[in-house]
Amino acid sequence: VKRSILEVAVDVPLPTVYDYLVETEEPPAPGVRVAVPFGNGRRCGVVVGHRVAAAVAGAKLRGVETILDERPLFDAEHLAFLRWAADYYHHPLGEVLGAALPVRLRRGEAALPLGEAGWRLTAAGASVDPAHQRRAPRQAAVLAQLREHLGALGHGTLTELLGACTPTLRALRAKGWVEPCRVKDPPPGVALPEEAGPELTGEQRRAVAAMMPAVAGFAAFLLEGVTGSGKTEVYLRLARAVLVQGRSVLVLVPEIALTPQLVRRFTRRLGDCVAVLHSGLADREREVAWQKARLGAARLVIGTRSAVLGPLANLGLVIVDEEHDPSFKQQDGFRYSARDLAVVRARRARGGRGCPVVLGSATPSLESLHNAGAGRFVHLQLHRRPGAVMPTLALLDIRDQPLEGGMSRVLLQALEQTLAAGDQGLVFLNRRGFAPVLACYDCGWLSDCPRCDARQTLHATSGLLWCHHCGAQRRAPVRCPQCGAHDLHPLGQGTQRLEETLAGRFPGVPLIRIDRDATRRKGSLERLLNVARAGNAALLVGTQMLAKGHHLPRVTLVGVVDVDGGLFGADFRAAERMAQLLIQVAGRAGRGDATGRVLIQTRYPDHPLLRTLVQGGYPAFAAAALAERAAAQLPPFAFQALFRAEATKPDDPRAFLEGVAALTIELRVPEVEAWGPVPAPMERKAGRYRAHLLLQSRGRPPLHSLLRRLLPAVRALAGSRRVRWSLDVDPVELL
DNA sequence: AGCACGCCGACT
DNA sequence: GTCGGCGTGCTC
Repeated sequence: VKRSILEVAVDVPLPTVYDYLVETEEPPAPGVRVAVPFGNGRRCGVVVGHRVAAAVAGAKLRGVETILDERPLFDAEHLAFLRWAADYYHHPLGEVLGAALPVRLRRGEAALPLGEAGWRLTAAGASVDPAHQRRAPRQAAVLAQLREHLGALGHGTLTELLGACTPTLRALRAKGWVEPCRVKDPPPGVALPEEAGPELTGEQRRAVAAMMPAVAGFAAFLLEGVTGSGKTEVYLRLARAVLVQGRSVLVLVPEIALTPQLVRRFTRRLGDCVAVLHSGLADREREVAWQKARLGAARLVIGTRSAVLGPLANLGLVIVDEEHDPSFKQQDGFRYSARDLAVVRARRARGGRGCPVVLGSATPSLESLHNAGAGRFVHLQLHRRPGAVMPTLALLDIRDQPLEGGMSRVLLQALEQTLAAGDQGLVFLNRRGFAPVLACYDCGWLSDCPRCDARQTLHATSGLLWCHHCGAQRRAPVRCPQCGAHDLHPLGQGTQRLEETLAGRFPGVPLIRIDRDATRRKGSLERLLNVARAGNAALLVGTQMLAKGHHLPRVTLVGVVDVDGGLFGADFRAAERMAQLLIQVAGRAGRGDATGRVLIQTRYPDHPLLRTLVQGGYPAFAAAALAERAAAQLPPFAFQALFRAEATKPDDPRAFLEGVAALTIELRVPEVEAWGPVPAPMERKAGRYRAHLLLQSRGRPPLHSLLRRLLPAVRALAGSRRVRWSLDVDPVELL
């Protein structure tokens, strides 16, 4: 028995790893979970290293309570990657490891036994001679079968061999001759289903050919492919090639719920080795998928952002689909970018030799385009939509136009013509509910949210006023709560109101609304989409849910009710997001044999970026937007880190961030500028006041070395206990 | 984060 | 006289 000192990362928001004593023959390896005394309680931590001497005085050093795993849950490469991530995002290692583990394992529960439920002979059972069991032939048969199969069999196999035998097994168990166990999964076969993919187009072939030679090491590809150009087929070919070599594949998608067909396509084409990892899974299912990925039983993991933190045996390829999607950024706790970490993970794969990473999108982020321009990513393009023409975009100037439910005469007529031709029309508005505000015309009262600096949205079907930021609800009043007048009016448009207007204008035309309210029940999105795909002349109304990934071949006209919100957002990325959304919605149109048209209503038809987008498409927009970013010295031409603070008392966040700003000035790093503190764009949200301090630098290294020195001082700052604060490295939403 | 300790207001 | 407010300190 040997005394060893372990470094343990505990899942608490503290930047330190803690030393513990353990007395065993062989100390638990890094990556093993241990239960440790922590403060007054007991916590689950992960061994991250061994030390020669403890960093604290002997009296303080406590002993490990239980070693929870026989083998490490994180191998050395995985652990080193997560350490890198903790370091880059300046986030406590314990919490990063916690984010990487399925909940049950994070809480210190025993890992689920893997493999099929089955039965094995006990020592007593093994010494029984079946020949002496003539009075119990069924029991003898079971014992004989188990003996023949090295003492253990899956329940399914036993049933197959001997028919139903549960009572027999129960009897044997009572005698202590057999016991339940887990039978190892059959070793993962390399057998993939026969290739049944379609013939590749010339562009697809060239893209695959460009990437194929890179599978031996790190290489990053930006695969820019318009909607419907067949990016998925390219992913499938690459994945297959990597799987055949015995390596595994990680596929990241924005939201699995919105892309069930992508998941199905991977499963159908690559078979049983596919595991799906997303938040909709039950804890146990999640843990099983996680363990299968770790052990190599699942060789292709398709998952949402947290999958990038998970285990992968012998990683050979990383794919990030719709890489521009903001949902790859975790917006609380450990605020990482799954897309950025995917690139890092690929670079560090296979003991540092690396593997390729493919970032795919019809509308790449400006960050990725800039990386491509700088030669860090290889830029590949798929221009053509097999068998279809790109939709045309046009602006509709609605200044001084009479509007009916927010829609101009031109848009309504275009919809009418589309329906008359037997086609479908899609009306897009990124605002659910009936109307964004209820107003009193008599005294000017507005449906303010009591807890946020925002209006409560009117939901007419439920008769509720509902804040979309904090979830606060109340019954919509009939009379003005302030002056009592019967003069309340819904102002502005939401998808519900749009639906009502269109129903009145086009009676008898089937109308489908797709937004979060209409698809709350599980499976209802798919059902609505199936109705949309099956029908003839019909109208679809929806929010951005409708913009993502669904094939709607009968839609030939898309109307965008209001694009202006995206032009002047508080966030400098507002225009980029608006353009991405517009192009994604446009991608719904004209996928059959008919050309699609997109009509975009605006009060700013001369807005330069909007004009560029409509005339030159996304590439032209991106070039112009990048030029603006360069001129303004904004990302990707600068690097940011954002301190956020919130508190119930209005002045606390600002006071705290003043302190942080003062500390940054003391550290005298000329390359880093500090902006603020400023009130957050919505200063009051859910009853808390919020403020920001933005740090910005031309290069990453000065920013990160500043943060490294700054953070201990920030944690020690007097006001840090009065506020909830966090650091967001590479923030994407400054909200 | 969670929990203890510690010093000042309105209550069984 | 106590119960309890949240400020401050610590967690190997």
